[in-house]
Amino acid sequence: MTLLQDLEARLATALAAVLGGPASAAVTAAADLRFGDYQTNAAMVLAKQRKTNPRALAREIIDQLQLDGLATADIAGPGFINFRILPEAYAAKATALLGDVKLGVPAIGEGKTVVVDFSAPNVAKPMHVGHIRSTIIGDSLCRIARFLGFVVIADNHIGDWGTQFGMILHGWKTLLDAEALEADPIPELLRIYRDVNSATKADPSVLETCKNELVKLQAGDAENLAIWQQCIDVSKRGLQKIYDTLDVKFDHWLGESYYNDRLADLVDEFLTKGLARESNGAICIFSDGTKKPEEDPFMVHKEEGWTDNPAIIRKADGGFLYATTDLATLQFRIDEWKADQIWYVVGVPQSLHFRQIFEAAARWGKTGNFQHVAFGSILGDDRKLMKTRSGENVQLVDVLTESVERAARIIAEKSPDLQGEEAAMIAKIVGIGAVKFAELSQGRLTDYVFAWDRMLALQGDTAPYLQYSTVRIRSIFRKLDAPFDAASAVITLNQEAEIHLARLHARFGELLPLIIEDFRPNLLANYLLELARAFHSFFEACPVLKADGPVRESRLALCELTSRVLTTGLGLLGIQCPERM
RNA sequence: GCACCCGUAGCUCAAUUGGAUAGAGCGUCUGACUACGAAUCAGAAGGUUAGGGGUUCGAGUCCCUUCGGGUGUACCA
Repeated sequence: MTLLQDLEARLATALAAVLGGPASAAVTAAADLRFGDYQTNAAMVLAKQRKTNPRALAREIIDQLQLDGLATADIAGPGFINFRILPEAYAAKATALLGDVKLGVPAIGEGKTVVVDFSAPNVAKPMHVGHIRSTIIGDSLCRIARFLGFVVIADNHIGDWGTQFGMILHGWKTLLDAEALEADPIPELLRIYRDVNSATKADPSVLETCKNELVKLQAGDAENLAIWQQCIDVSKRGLQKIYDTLDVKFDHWLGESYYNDRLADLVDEFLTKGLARESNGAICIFSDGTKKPEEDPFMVHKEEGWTDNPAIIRKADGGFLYATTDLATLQFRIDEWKADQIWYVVGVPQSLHFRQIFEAAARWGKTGNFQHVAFGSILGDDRKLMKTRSGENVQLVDVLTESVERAARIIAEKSPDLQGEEAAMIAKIVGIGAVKFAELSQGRLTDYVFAWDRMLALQGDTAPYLQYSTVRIRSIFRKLDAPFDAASAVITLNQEAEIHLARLHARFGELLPLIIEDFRPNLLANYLLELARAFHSFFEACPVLKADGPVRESRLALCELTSRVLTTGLGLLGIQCPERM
């Protein structure tokens, strides 16, 4: 049980006594330490309902509170009840956490299966910086959900069946440089894609040719299928290299093509069940009229007024669309994988699409907790969304390479004793960590303009700062004569810096469930910065190796626990910690 | 037109979803390495939370409105 849960349980008991019936109220971590460690506004909320004096009610609640050995409580301001955790309680908590591999994190996901749909690049095109958010946020959410006990299925729903293959097939047949493809396939695929794309603009008949190639592919033409398969294979190998660099893993790579042979039946089912109907030759899902137009994803306001905004599941030419594959995918995940939840880590611009998909799924009888985990856009220097087609975008590989190189330069400057393989490995851990942390420490909905320096910073509120904290701790343990036995250590707290460390340790388990509620890994990032700052302050104020007896043992144990929380927390963000740096 | 996201220190961003005197980093300024690692620490300056109304004990957060940026809106994904 976390301290917060403990307080809530005791508060509920006190409330029941005061109100004469079952009642509960939320306790939150205090925003400011001057007001204690935790607070509740239960008295103010209840006083409003009962039209009584909030401070008097708070007094009654406190008189009923049994906080023996845990905390003290007092009234402040308009009727807050502030809790101050006793140092002995923090010490006991920290000591207990030393023996807990989960570090106090509750298994709130036990028995639930969640599919996380993230990254999902289009094949035959390199990933540019705009693709980084889904990949990194999605991976982190997978790790956090697993740590909370969820069964997590990480699925890379790659775009391997889109209209871009019309152009690529045409380019493959007319423009392909076999040697270039052999040497480095992805840039060559991108080159032919771009060349054909610009050719279609100059000459509309090229576009027709491309469409025909696509139709042949979708009809099962052997030659086109073989080319398509080759594209997929080289693309996947290229993508895998980036995922290896990023330390991102998927359980499945079920792309759009996987669902191809289910689409016709799906459309038929929607037609026979009356969920969709024909309109202008296309098969569409329309509004069912149960919502106000401004809240209805199938309605849109144009100059002439409110009008239909259907989700098209089959084009007039018989082709299938994004919405069709997404519905087939959702069905598969619910029926085959028994998913209770599906989290789609996809940018804000697609929010309308997901509102339509979720609504259509509900009418179809596919129930589950579906979440569009939307994130803001990465903008180019012109403050416009980065587009794949324009081609001037910074590629993801280049960002990662540059970050590792910058880290290597800093290592050479600050730790010249590190050499060769070891230095290169550390540069990779630090450089990649910096990029990931830059992304994860930000609120996911904010847009930002891509800038090298913000993404690759190595000082201040960055991953290297956190990694450096763990390195300093490990350095201490290397200096010990005998291995430190954390399992039998007892933590006692005297200095304010020690108490603050233990306070933050206790919060780790309270924080993680909060993160998954709203999909905000940045809360974890901020927490880790706070913990590292607290550690550095402690480290300046409290000698460890120079202390004696129980104080030394306690401080070593605090170091050990801090190291574990930092390493675990960074691990949940997908960031590793080096032994030295 | 309508819908969605956003606007917070010079810059880049937070703020546990309605809590108390809005916090970090970068940059600027003062200090601290013969020291358990200075990729660090201790401290200072920096704010009408885009503007204006409203709701209530209490608003960066909710409602209305104006301005500014981004995105979406029938056969791309």
